[in-house]
Amino acid sequence: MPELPDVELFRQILEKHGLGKKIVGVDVSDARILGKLTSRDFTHRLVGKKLVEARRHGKHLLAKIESDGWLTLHFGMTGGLEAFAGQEAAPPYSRVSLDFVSGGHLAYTNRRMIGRVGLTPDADAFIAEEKLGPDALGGEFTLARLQKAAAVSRRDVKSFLMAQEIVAGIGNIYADEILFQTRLHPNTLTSAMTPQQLEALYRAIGTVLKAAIKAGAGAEQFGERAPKGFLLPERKKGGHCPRCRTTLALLKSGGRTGYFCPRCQTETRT
DNA sequence: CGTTATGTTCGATG
DNA sequence: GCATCGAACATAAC
Repeated sequence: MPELPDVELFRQILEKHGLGKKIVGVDVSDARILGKLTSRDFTHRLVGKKLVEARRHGKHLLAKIESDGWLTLHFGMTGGLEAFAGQEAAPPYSRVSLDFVSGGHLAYTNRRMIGRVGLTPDADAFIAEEKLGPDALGGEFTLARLQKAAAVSRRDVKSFLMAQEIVAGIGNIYADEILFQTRLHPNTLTSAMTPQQLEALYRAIGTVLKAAIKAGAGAEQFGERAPKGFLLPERKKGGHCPRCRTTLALLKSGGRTGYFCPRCQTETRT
C-alpha cells in the first residue's frame, strides 16, 4: 500500500519505535530484498548502532544510522513496516527485522518482494541517484515548479503526477484521487492546462495527501475512514462517483488501471 | 484456472 | 530525445 501517505505513517512508526535504541540483532529472513548487499555486511553495519533520525522522501524511507550512513527502505506495492513486541512472532512476510535492546522489534514486510532495503552513505546523494523530484509535501515543491514542469512536459496529467522525477510520492491510487478532486480527465495534457487548473491541481496534491495521512491512510482499511467526498472508497469496478453517482470509468495505461468519473472529469486534451 | 494488484525498470516501438 | 506499451520481477488474493 505504499504511496506517500502510507510511507509517512511508516516513518512515524520508525520514529516512535526505532529511534534512539541500540540495535542488538538483525534478522534477514529473505536476503533477496537486500539486492547485491549480503546479509552479513548489512547486519554488521547495524548491530551495536542506534538509528537517530527518520526521514521520508516521496515513497522512500531513510533512517540515519548513528555515525555511519543511512538505512534505506522502499516498499514496492506490498511492503510495510511494523513494530512488534519481544515475545511476539514476526508479522507475515517479514523480510528484515531489527531487534532493539528494549526487547522491541521493527519488521520490514513485503509479500511480493518488489522493493528494496539497503544502505547508503548520504541521504541527499541517494535521493539524487534515485532521480527523485521534490517531495510532494515538501517545501521545494512549489506551484511555480509545478507550472514550469507542466509547461514543458508532453505527458498526460496522470503520468505526470506519477513521475517520481517530477514530484515524488504519488502513485496510481492517489493520482486518481487528486485528479478526481481537481475534476480533471486523466488524459489531459499538462501543457494544455490553464493556470487555474494547474493551481487547483497543486492544491489538491497537498490536501489529498495530507487528508490521507490524517485519516491513517492504508489503502484497504482506508475505505471507512476516507475523508468525505473522496473517490477512494468507490475506487473499484462498479463504483460510483461520490459527487454525481455516475458509474466510474476505467482506463488502462502503462499496465495500471485508473478510475475516474466520466461525467465530472471531462476531457481537456488537444 | 484466470485476472488483478498501492512500483519500478527495461526493451521495443511509434 | 520523448512518450507509451508490454513484460518482467515475485507472490498471493479473489
